[in-house]
Amino acid sequence: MMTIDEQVEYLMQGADFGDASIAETMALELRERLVESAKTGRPLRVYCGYDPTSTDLHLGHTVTMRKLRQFQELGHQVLFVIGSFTAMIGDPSDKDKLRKQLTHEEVMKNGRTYAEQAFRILDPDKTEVVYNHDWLAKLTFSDLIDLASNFTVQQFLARENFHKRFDKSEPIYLHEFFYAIMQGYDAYHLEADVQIGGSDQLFNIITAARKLMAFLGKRPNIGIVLGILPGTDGEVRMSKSLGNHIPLNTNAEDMYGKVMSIPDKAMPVYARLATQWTPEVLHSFENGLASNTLHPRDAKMKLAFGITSVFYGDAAAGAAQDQFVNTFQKGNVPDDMPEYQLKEGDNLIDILVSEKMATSRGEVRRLLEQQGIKLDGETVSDASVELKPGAVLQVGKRRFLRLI
RNA sequence: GGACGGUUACCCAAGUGGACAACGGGGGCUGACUGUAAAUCAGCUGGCUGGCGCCUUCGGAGGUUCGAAUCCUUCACCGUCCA
Repeated sequence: MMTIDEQVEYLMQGADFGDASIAETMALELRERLVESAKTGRPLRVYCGYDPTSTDLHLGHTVTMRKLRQFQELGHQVLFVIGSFTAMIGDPSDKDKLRKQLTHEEVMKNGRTYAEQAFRILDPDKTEVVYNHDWLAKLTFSDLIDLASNFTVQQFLARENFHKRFDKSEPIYLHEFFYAIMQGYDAYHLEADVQIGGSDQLFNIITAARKLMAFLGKRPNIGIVLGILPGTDGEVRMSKSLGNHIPLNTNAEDMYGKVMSIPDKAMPVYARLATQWTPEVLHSFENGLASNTLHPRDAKMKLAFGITSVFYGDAAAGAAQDQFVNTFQKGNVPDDMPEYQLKEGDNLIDILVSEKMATSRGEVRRLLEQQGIKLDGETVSDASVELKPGAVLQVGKRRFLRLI
């Protein structure tokens, strides 16, 4: 059992408020409430909302889920909120553009997928899945006026993303302001003790929610604002539309490999936000990197293993690791690869295109020029090479095809 | 309702009659090197073709012109300002 202070450290791991005094206040309040909970035996209610804007979850979505899981490990209750109402407005937080609004059907469908995938991480016994249209849809216009009267336009315009759009004379729709109010109302309605979110949620959680809860006569919730997980490019936030995401619906080999492809400099963030490591493990990892006693390659392998095992278990993660070492470190041919049944008159170009090893015949020609195609380990320079059953075709470093 | 601006390849973005398959950046791909699919460096990045070359693409449709991403008409969508 962790001490209260250890719990606070564990739960605040990966938090990023962008402001030391907020961080301190939140840690202090969290500590108080943990003490209280230990005394009374009442588990804390931990809220995190998800706007179901797509069906494919990726590693970036799981950062907050992992935090929720940590609370569960310490015995607390998770409120997994599907933003069935808020998603229809579209959260302006992480965009500097207006987001498209979804229909109720789309939202409900996506929401179910979210919850399903979330249970790969969360403990179902300590999780309540709720939909926020259940309460938000019932608010009246005068309720909204009351709630809105707590905020000034200036407060909203002080937010960087609104501020930028204002300066550039880009439109800021009135309803975009409601988003923060709705999220705050969620926290009030759910009587949340703690609210988790990404750093783009700082305003919604720390300002809007706390203010509204106080106004409505509730104790303001504690915000834990987590850093943003960058994508495989190591620069910008992970996002499917940017193509730098690591999807959850894949396989262990792919996930392991994708983590290996992140830049070295992104390793600490990934360790903090994407693993289930305890503070001690995390510290030794970070110290190892900083002091050069941990080899960057080994560090990344550790990281890839740690992340993959969360979703696929240790066994599959281990197998993925073996395969990676075999293929990329030793340069061997992997055991498992797609196969192709040779036919009379087949030629290299046709096969590569039809098997999707290349997108066009022109690309195959380019690959040939760039010495990117190998047959049984020998670089191929001529498209008319003889192909025999049993041979292995290789495109680049990672695409293989066995001819049978 | 009025005035003005925009829509270019996967993304951002330049190009305002010919040298444009279209500058540049990002991403992606390939190679070299390495410590890994990191970093760095180099090349490639619409399709077809062995190659000369041909075909399709700059929001849609029409037109002017020997020739259009570029000019005109019209439609659609996005935006700003005035009311």
